[in-house]
Amino acid sequence: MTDVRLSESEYRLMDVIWEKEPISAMELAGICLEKYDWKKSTVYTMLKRMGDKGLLLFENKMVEALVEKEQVNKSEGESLLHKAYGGSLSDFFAAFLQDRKLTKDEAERLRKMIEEAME
Amino acid sequence: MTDVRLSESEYRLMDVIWEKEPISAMELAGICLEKYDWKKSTVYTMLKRMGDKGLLLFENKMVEALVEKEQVNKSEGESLLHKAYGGSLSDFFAAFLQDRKLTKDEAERLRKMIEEAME
DNA sequence: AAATTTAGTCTACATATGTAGAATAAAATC
DNA sequence: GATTTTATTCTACATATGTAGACTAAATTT
Repeated sequence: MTDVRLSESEYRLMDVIWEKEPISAMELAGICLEKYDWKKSTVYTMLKRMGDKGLLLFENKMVEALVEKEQVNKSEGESLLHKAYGGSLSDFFAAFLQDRKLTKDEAERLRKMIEEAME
Repeated sequence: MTDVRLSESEYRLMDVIWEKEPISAMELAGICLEKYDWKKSTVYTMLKRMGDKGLLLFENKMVEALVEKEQVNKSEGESLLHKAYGGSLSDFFAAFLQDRKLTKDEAERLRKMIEEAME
């Protein structure tokens, strides 16, 4: 499953699933009621639709994800990187570092990552 | 105008506008026909809707943006950063540096940016 | 000013998303 | 096995998005 894009609500639902899976549909509905104030039939409708799309498996009362959170995040990130910054990672990063302060630790961590990403 | 989110098509249209503004509606329609194969009425419909939303101004045959590209990119990026990485810039960056190689120049540029972003 | 061309609006329709009440099915309890 | 409770599906409706043909208004050319 490449290039998975979720709507806002879909992401929210998946987020609970990713955290708790395997989880029963009912428990999921309970959490969503608490967390987002979604009625149970709303959750079931979403489960149905998202199951049809192959995003998750709802079977035998249990729900589990069929797409990884990392995968979805990556898709969205890469899409933004290309669409908004022409694929230039440094332009992309620059936009985030703009008017943002880093602690020494963060800066250190980033430096290390850059080091490792160099060929 | 904070937290502007555009749909895929809206972004594409804005992208042309950002590049060419001020631009006449007709020229815009021409470019969109070329570039995206959108019929002219499609473009006009979008101009109407997006004007209503305050994303652009379509007046006296001319179109101009009312939201900055940087602003929109930033909104989308920040939203992703928070939603997907809990606001942690280094987790966020890590996800992109993962399985990606940087050239010396890019690495250098990033290093400089980090330097400057340190308090 | 009639005819033609060009620009812009209106109406329309399909699909997606967000949301949920009502109805039904399945399970648990009496 | 009848009744109550719980779980699941069905139907429904609003708004958003994607798309464009048909129509009308405005401008330009005879």
